[in-house]
Amino acid sequence: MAADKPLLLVDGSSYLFRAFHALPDLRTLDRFPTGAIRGVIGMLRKLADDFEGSPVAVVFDASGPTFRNALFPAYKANRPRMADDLRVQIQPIFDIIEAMGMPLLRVPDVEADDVIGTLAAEATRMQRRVIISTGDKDMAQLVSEHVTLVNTMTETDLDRDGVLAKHGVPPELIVDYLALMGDSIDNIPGVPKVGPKTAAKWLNQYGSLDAVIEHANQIKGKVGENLRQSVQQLPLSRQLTTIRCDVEIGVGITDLTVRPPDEEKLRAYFERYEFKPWLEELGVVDAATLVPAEAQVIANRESLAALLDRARTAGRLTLGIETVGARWMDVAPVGVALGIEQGDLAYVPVGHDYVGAPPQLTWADFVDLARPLLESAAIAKTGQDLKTVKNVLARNGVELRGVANDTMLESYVLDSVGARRHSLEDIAGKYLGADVPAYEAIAGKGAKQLTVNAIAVDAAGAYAAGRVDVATRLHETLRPRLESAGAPARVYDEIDLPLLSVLSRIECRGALVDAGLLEEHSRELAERLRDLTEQAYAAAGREFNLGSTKQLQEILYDELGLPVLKKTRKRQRSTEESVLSELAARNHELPRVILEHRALAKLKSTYTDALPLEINQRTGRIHTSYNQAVAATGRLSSADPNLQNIPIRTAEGRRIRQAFVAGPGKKLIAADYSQIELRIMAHLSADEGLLRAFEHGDDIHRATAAEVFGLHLEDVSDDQRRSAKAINFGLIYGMSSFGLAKQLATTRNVAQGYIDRYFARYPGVYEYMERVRAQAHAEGFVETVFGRRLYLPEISARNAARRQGAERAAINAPMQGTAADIIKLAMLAVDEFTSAAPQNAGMVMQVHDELVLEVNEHDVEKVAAEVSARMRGAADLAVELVVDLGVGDNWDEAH
DNA sequence: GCCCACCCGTAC
DNA sequence: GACGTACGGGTGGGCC
Repeated sequence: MAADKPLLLVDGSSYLFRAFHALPDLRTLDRFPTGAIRGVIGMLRKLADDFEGSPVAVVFDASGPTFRNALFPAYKANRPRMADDLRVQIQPIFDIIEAMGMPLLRVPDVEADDVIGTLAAEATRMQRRVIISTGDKDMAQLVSEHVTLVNTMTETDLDRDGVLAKHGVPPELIVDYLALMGDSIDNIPGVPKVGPKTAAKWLNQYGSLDAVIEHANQIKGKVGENLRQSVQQLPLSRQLTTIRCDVEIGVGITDLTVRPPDEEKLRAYFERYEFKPWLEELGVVDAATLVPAEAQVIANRESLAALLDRARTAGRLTLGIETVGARWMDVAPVGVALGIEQGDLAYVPVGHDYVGAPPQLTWADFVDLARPLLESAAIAKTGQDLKTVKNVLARNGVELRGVANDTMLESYVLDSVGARRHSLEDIAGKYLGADVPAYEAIAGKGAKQLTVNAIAVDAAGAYAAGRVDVATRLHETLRPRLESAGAPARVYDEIDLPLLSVLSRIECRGALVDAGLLEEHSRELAERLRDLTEQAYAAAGREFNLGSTKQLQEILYDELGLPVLKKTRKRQRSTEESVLSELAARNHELPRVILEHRALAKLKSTYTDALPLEINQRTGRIHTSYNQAVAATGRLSSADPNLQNIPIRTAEGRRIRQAFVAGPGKKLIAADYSQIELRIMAHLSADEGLLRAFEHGDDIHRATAAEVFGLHLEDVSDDQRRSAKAINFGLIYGMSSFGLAKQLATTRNVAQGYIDRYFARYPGVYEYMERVRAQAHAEGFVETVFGRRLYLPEISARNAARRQGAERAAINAPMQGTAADIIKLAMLAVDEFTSAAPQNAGMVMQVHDELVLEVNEHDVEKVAAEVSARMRGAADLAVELVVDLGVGDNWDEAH
């Protein structure tokens, strides 16, 4: 250690707060706050540069009380609780300082100031120069001919003359000066009305605090009186502001050598916290410019076996499958991309069949060798959308186990709305700044686009392996983000990831649908639609396309001259149902006919015509896809086909449910949560009235009506109950009086009256709504009971409509999202039960608050009881969960 | 022929 | 503009 280099002492704590408050609200893409980290570390990097070769101590306050609290219990008692956003940045700062190789000191029972004072005193005894980097004026008391202060944020130095110039007193009087002024932040009492000017004036006049106290009687006016009142207190204040230079810290200057930085760790931290320029200094190439992956093409059993051996040793595997075919149920595998770690990539072609394609292993060869690994729970599988991978493998004779990391779900749980979609392309762009290989680049686009089996093995291999490589790297950045403070890793680990496999089983099982029934229904609808079309032409006075809103607008509003009751989003004259209903009520024939036509045409096109086409030829069943990473609130969605919007409200619509049937010797069980979102509202709001109503097992809409209309339960009319139901739903959706008025076909004033009375009767609900709104504004997100978050970027939008939209979403999301969490947990519990004997019972559908199972008729009672119990036990809320359950030969009957 | 915006309507 | 979350069918217009 070069003795001529000054000792550098850094007051980390003073910079921590200043950096946090001074810098803009910097955040990573997953919204982890980084302003304080960047500020403190940036400052340290500069100091490390400026004082290269110097011994260094970076000193922070330890947690817990210090000797000053023992002297004066009220010391620092006025400090507000540290902001969460700051607190979570502290450990990362310590970690990075450690990785930079800088000695970090935190000494219990004393403050950072005392540690610095003690080290400065030691250096002074050794005639060594000391630089103290701090933003705190209290440190001025340490300045001497050996000790200088630097403020690294403002880039100012302070020596003895500087202290005198800045504060008007020399360093040795700083303690007295501080004692006179007091410090409201640290709760140190001083003399009221005495600030820096007065304190310096007195000290210069009398020479010291003791002398000031001695001459207290000579000082006139209100301040003089204040001084005399404070005399008792001043010695304690001086003691509190005096930095101790003799504390036991366990290290000496010789221990303060800077070690070489751990670049590996620094790289990981800088990546995690997205400090791009610093990463570049470490020689990290921006992800976007990385060379495309080089994949080993595997064409014989020996090389495949060798690769699989390495995966077995590593205990992990990233995988992706290239296929041809539209839906996962009828795709054929063309190649498998495998990755063991970054850059260690392989492609196993099994179905490239263009003219001149090289020799390849068959799918059977691949399965023969890879099955043990793929089916081993001990080998951790990583990938993008592993449910589809699992489905494709299942469809082709392999049961994927050891599903460990799904980048799509990691991204979704981190922030369900931050990425446009959670496709590999989008999340790689967002989190790695990388472009993933584009399929168009190897296959062309448009009608001439090639399917992957027709693409050169090398090109397809580089493409597929490149995606696997991106997934590996994505997981490495997403997983730490999930684990960082506040991130709901448990939602991912305990809900969404395990659910992936459950959903795969549901999709593979499929739902049995009676195509004959639907086709017959279609024929009947076609006939009735023909009739209605004729009637419509007669009423309109000419023929037109009843499915065309544009043509209908012309007829209704231009030709028949009906009143325009509503415009669409794009200022077109609306022809939606509520408008046509009102026109029909005013005795207009055409709207009435159109309404009936619309209802039937909808059923025919969306359901009775479309669903039979979705039945898989091989299984005779419909295999929907549940998307786990679409809905902002945590709900599932269903597509290809959507089985979550099968009609139920009208008798005609329910005929479609009758086509969802149980197989021979089986029954369907339909089990749905009763009023789950309102129960969650009762739980979240802890409103006494609402809790009591659920405890009594009241009809909740009737109970609401009784409260709002001031009646006994038995005196509530059907109409009043209907209004109350609209209010209850409106609450869940963050309604306005306008919306409720529209729903109830009443005036805005009447609707507002209902809302006012509701909130008067259920004040807990009102307070809850306000609380959620406030949290959304303060934090930018809301969360479910289980910690799933929904970020609301538009909560502070300038545009009032957007902002109010975000507020409504904020109100709705905790309830809708908690309901989604609960039924997901129920699905895990039910699957755990049914998986023991899948031939006896299994889930076939989920519709947000309902599970449908297909069950051996002999097992119905046992399974029903178990399903109901597991659904009820999925969560422990302040109100019980109630499950309604029905059994039947078809879905309609099971309700 | 393909894609997309728009309107509308189904579910919870 | 006005009540949250989805998916998808038909129309009609633009693009290749």
